[in-house]
Amino acid sequence: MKATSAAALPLGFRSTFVDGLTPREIKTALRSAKQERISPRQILQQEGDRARRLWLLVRGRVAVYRLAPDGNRVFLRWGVPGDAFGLSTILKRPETYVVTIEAVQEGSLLAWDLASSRTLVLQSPNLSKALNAVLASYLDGLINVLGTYAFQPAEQRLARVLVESARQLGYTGRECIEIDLTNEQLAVAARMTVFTATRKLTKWQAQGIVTKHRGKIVLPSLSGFENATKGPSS
Amino acid sequence: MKATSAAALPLGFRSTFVDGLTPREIKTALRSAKQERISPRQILQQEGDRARRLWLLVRGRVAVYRLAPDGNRVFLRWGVPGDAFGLSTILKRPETYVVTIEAVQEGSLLAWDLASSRTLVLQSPNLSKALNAVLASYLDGLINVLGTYAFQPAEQRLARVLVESARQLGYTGRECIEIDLTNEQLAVAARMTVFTATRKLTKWQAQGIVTKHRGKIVLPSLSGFENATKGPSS
DNA sequence: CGCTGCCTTGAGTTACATCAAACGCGGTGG
DNA sequence: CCACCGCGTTTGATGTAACTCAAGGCAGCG
Repeated sequence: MKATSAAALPLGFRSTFVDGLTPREIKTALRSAKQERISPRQILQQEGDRARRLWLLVRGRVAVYRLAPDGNRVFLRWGVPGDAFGLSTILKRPETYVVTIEAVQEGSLLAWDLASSRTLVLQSPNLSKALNAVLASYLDGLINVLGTYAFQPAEQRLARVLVESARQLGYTGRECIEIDLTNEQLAVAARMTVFTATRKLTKWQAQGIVTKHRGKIVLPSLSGFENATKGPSS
Repeated sequence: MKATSAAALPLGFRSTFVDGLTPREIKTALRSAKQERISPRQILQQEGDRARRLWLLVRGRVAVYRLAPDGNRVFLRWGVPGDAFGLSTILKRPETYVVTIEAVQEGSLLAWDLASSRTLVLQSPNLSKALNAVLASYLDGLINVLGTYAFQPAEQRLARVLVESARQLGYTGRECIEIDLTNEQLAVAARMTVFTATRKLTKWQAQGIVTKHRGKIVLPSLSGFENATKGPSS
């Protein structure tokens, strides 16, 4: 829980939320933010809890999910640097968190407590619009997820998850993308058992469109992978 | 396409969107709105099309869905009086509709064209916040839907759809709720085939917790139904 | 009184989950 | 350098929920 007041954003930091504000507003906002380190498995917010703070992921990766009534975790999406969370603090209606967020990598975040975030809203007229943009993009993402998960068979879902994950979390060059995800993480995201995920991945490796490693998947060619999986059901 | 300028809202009209505005703002807004009748099967907006107008459902019922790549329709939710649509017109980013909406009952709506809706945004500072609230509630609803559809078996999904539909579309008294939906509509909403839906409904009727009619379902007791379906998996 | 949709029923099929068991990579410590 | 251990992964056997398809029932309407 190392917290500093001298907050600054890394160079080249991209964020739908921050981009909706003027440089002046950003400066003001940063002044009242607290920086904090996060570690894997750390729960950053729990659904149902009273919303305590607004925060922005600066570095690392988090998993956003919702707890089903049966205790199961319904994966919603990955959170990457630039994503804002705890937006409920700004809205009047639900003053409780609506999703649970857990860190999956080392990283850091910028946080505003309830008072600061309220002040922020008053000082920044654009914030409301920035919030709209973020909400809209979340909504769009969710609709897509729903569309994918609703009717698509497991194979398509997994393929989709891989592509999305590659876009968000992949690294190293434009082609030949590596993604640090275990089979189990993929399975959770694609809503299937590890076994099914393994079988599909094994098949794809045999086809030569992916390479498997322990806790890591490599796509030699993203476009090649998409073509191979989207088109034929073989 | 009968359109009048003398727009007014029915007495006791409830709407998350409108409620976020001041009476003065509402008055101004109504002045620039056009009223229009809608009929079943009429497509009110099509995803991908350039967003032409902002509108508010006044009377009737609409279905909100998204078209899957394979042409399948992924049902998202029902739209009831008070719901606002075409919100993309207000946001900068996606100026195209993100969902397809089709009328399923006779009704009417209030519409603002692009110019009017832009003017509206300038005149009503609260509109942006009202929009926040609407987006947030849509988001919450979607997350719930995803949670339900993700892991729950068909029976639970259908039960859920019935309860939600009863809340939104049901009529006649507090207990003994009637819902005008065909088996097929239920099946689409619960993401299953008509056959499966029929079987579950038949079973429930045998248990005495629902009564089936042609194009209509009757729940003698909503609470009774919920208890019978949520608890035991029998 | 027949027609048109909606609804029902059953038999066959399939994709996926479940479970049990074992493999092998990559650390750690001897 | 090797023995060990744990976790991520793999494989196969088995079960089952739900889809598909074919066929027939039945309500309401002209």
